[in-house]
Amino acid sequence: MSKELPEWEKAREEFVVQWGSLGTQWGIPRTMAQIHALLMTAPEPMCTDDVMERLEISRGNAHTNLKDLVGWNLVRIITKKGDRKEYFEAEKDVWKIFITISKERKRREIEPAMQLLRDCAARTKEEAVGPGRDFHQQMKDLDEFLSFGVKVADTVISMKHASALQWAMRLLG
Amino acid sequence: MSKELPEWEKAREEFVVQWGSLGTQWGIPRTMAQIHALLMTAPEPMCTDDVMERLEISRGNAHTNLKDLVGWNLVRIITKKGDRKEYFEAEKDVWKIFITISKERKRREIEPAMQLLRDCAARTKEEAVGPGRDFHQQMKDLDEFLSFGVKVADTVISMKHASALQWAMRLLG
DNA sequence: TCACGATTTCACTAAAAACTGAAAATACCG
DNA sequence: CGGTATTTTCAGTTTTTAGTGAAATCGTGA
Repeated sequence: MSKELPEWEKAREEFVVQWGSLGTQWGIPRTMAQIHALLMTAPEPMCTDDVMERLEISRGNAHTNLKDLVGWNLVRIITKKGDRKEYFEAEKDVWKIFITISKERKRREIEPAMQLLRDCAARTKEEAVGPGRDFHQQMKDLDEFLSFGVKVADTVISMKHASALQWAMRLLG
Repeated sequence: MSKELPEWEKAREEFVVQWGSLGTQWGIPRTMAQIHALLMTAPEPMCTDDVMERLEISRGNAHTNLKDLVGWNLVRIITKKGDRKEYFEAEKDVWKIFITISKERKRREIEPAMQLLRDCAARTKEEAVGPGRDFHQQMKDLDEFLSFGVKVADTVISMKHASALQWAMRLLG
């Protein structure tokens, strides 16, 4: 006895599976990407058991990845009164998702890199000639570029969707 | 008998190692990130054996990752006359590195995702009500956002560094 | 406080990814 | 051609990461 899914649920199934394998290509755990896809397209918040059943994964796996998504601020926990289970709901607004991911990546990926570049630049600031000087300069160039990129990103992040759109249209126009 | 490295080479060593482990955090193979760091800070082009020796890795590993970097257009092959070895040289200009990575990521990561979103949107375009309609709309929203992002990226990618800077300054100012 | 549903942890296993080393293929030179 | 330096491939191994499932912990209401 297999449940007959409506057409849109079949498309959703496809979306979840493929989003999962796309995820692995950019270094995101398959399950995490799948859960995110599932929740982004969920009409209602889902609980751990819903996710386990739908993706046929263990409780531990579902739990860990749900909590990781909460840690990325891409998913929030909902509690219903009279029910002590936790339900999970993904942010669906595309602009907000973009802002959130940008912030997190900045914090987790860019900032540590900048720290390293600064350390390496500082250690070689006395180098006045030849390869030593070039190395120092390279570290500074990379750092400056990232700093600048972060400033731009911070500006965009602080914008409302509409202002960002308007600004981008000007660039394109 | 261990070779005494100049101070800047010690900093470089640190850079290579740490860039490698940063790399793994954003889904880039450690060795690939290390080789890239090594070449970005190399005074002269290096051959496969140079890289093997410096990073203490096997020939196969060095070879594969060097060629992958060439495939990303982050590294190019240099041949010296009277020497049949291949030498490798990384792009050092930060703006060019940025452009290259943006292009490649667009091609490898964004475009496949957009394809999926379009398929899923197309399969559900008849859905007129309720969750089916919401799903369709979500796919369209994601697709539109990415399309727009790609347009912006294409514009930036086509700019010279100086114009991009000027444009960004206006945003910040 | 006890019982129970829910969450969290974690030792273990499974799967995937990265790396090795040597053999095979290729390119160049006389 | 034949010899040699170099590049490429790939089966096998190691390392890393992801996932399981059951036990431990937590939290709430009776």
